[in-house]
Amino acid sequence: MSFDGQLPPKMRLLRAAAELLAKSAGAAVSTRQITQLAGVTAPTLYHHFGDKEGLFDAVVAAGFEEYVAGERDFAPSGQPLVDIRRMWDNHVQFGLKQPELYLVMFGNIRPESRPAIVADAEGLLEEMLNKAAAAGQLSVQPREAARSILAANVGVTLMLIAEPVAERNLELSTMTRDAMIFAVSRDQGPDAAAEDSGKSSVVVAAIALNAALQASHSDQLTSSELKLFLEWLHRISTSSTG
Amino acid sequence: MSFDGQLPPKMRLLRAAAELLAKSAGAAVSTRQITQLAGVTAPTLYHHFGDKEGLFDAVVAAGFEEYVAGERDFAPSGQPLVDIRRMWDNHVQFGLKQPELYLVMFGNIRPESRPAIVADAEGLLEEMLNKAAAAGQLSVQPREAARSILAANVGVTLMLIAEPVAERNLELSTMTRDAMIFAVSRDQGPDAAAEDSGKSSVVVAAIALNAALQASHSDQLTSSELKLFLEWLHRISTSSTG
DNA sequence: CAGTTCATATAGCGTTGCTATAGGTGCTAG
DNA sequence: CTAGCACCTATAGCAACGCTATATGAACTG
Repeated sequence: MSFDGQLPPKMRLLRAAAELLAKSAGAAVSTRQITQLAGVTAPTLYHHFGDKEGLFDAVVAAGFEEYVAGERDFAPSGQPLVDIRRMWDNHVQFGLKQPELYLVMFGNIRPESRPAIVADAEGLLEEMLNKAAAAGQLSVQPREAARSILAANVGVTLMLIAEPVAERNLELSTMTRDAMIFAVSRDQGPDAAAEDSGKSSVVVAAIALNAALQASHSDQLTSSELKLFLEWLHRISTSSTG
Repeated sequence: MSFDGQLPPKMRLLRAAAELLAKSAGAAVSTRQITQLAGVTAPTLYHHFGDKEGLFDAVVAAGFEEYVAGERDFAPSGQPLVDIRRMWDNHVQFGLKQPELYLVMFGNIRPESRPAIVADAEGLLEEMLNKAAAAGQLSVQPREAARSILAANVGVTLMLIAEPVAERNLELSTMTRDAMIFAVSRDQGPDAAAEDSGKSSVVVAAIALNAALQASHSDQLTSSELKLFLEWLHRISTSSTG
């Protein structure tokens, strides 16, 4: 049960911290617990890791390796947006599988100082979104898309972790995921045959707005503004996407 | 600077805790700091609030009153989806205005035990979404929609809080917001829009068009034209006057 | 005026993260 | 073989933490 054996103290500390972190149901993990399980004393911990946060960062780094490995294993499908979907699901699964570790990684929010791990995860997403953009499948900047998707992804995962296991409904994840990917993509989402509806959604919405505006005159725009607005609306409505 | 004067100790403790919480830049706030600022000793705190978390819960309850007040002030526009938009924006603004309090309210995630405040906020959203559903504007269950929107809303707010103030870009919020609202709302063709009141159809169609434009890049307008177009679209979408 | 209840203070417990200091270990140099 | 050195670990303890057993004062009640 303990790591007293063959490994060097640094490794023992890492494993003890990881184990205690994984088994503590949200409760705080003390340095004394860690050092006792590792079979070392306090100064050893501070010699190798500086402070408690340093040790946790090291644990997180190891956890992040696993996270990244999971993200990259799914990568080469050739369809970036499909890969984004898988990265989202892998993110959620990672969080539900190791909630304590996930909370240390993504839940440790403080004002004006975001965990470096967030930037890394954002980079992974952006990397994949760059491929989507190169394939002409993106309607917004890859960086903005990555930030938006990651924010929603973290929010959903945190919400799922906070719920009792019995009540966890992954539909929350799939629904939010598809909404975000759809919002970011030029095409109509994960399924094929999207060119047609992707175009028509804009056109239909523009036509609808045009009709609605004429049915009830809005006082939010001046008459000159409205004239130009309707002209643009018409231009959009009669566009043929190419 | 301190609350030594006329107020009863319970109030002094609440205000001291709120003040320290607001001014501590992410650092932990100790009971000794609070009791010293309030001009009382430790047992007084525990007599009135049980423990530290109890005191913080009381502070949060007061903060939640403010939050709810902000949410409800925007309520009676008559257009549920517009109200949802405003609830989202109010949520983000609340988080950015009082990040420490927000983190105590929404950032204190633990596995299998979510803050009661989340359920309350979810209830507020669901209440409004029920009206949207009654008006035939929803394509998913109000409860699922509320969960999904709130998860994304919290995720975005946490992400914005974690960023340096100078780098905070609210477009992350508006983009994610519109994506989520569009995802839960029913397709707004001319028929569905025409059945509603005139103002409603304008707003709904504008929201749909806005989301559709985000999702499907249109090259019919120049970037400067598009910028102004979206600005007007936004103005129409957020109109509340009847 | 005695009894009860509520509210606050004195003093201190056990635990926390962390460290000043010292001792042990394995290496290379002479 | 030993002297010196760098690395690693242990002993012991500090200041701060959340919290509480106990006691004292104040205010109301009979």
